[in-house]
Amino acid sequence: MNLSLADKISDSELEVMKLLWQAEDALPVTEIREALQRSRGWEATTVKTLVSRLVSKGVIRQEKRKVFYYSPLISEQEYNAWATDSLIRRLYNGSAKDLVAALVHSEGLSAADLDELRAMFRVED
Amino acid sequence: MNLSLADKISDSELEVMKLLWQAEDALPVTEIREALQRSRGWEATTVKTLVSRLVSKGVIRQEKRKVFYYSPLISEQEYNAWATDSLIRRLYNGSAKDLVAALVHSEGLSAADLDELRAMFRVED
DNA sequence: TCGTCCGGACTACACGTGTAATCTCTCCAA
DNA sequence: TTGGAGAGATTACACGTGTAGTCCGGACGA
Repeated sequence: MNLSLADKISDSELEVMKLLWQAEDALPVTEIREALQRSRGWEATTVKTLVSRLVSKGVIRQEKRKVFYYSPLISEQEYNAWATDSLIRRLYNGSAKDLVAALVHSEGLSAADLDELRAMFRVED
Repeated sequence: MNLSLADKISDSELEVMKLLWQAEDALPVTEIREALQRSRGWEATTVKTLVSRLVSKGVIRQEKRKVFYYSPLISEQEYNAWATDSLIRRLYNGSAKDLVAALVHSEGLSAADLDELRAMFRVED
């Protein structure tokens, strides 16, 4: 929804977002850096660059305490919905149904998944 | 599946692919150019660049007649499946079910869509 | 035959992205 | 008090992408 979403989040930047989304509170860059250094092997400055770019894009907020703390301005659900919709427009002519149909006809879904989805469809109206 | 898919197809390149996918036969660059000039306002050389890049990426084939003719080396279904799977890995932790669940809980699907999907689920196994 | 137009190859150039180094300033510990 | 460590800003640099211009050689019409 947010217009700021026009500024896409890149793959590397998304790693930062995921961290912030799963944190309940704002995080100092130190924590972001440590996590991504462990999980991705990124240098401190690399992480700083990603964080700065996210701030420029307006998708995270910088809060001054002793040191800067960062928190998301868009939720994971919002972003996922937007990105999924982009894919649907790009590849499936805007038809979400076509996407689901393609999934059902591929190996993407296990029998258990199908069961759960059937249950979901029964519940939703 | 194809390893060549590691080379992603960009947005502009996808326009070319869509043309080739819907053509039954190989197309000369002239036709590709005319279509995209109309639909997108692209210059002839822009179209040529896109076509060349797709050839380098190994996703379309160049066939020499009087003039070069181009045809896809991967199908739309293959590409869509790959791209969709990438999204699922990137955003939904690899769970196609989660994607469908997100769609069902959003406004992405109309009541009619839901009906059709229910029918699909009943038929599939 | 000669100029023109077109196909094809090569070149261009700015912007985003992945990945980082360096510089500067401040604060803390010795 | 002074030197080092870490935070933040600035700069770097190669590669992909969007979008195109230029150059060359051959075919075709006047």
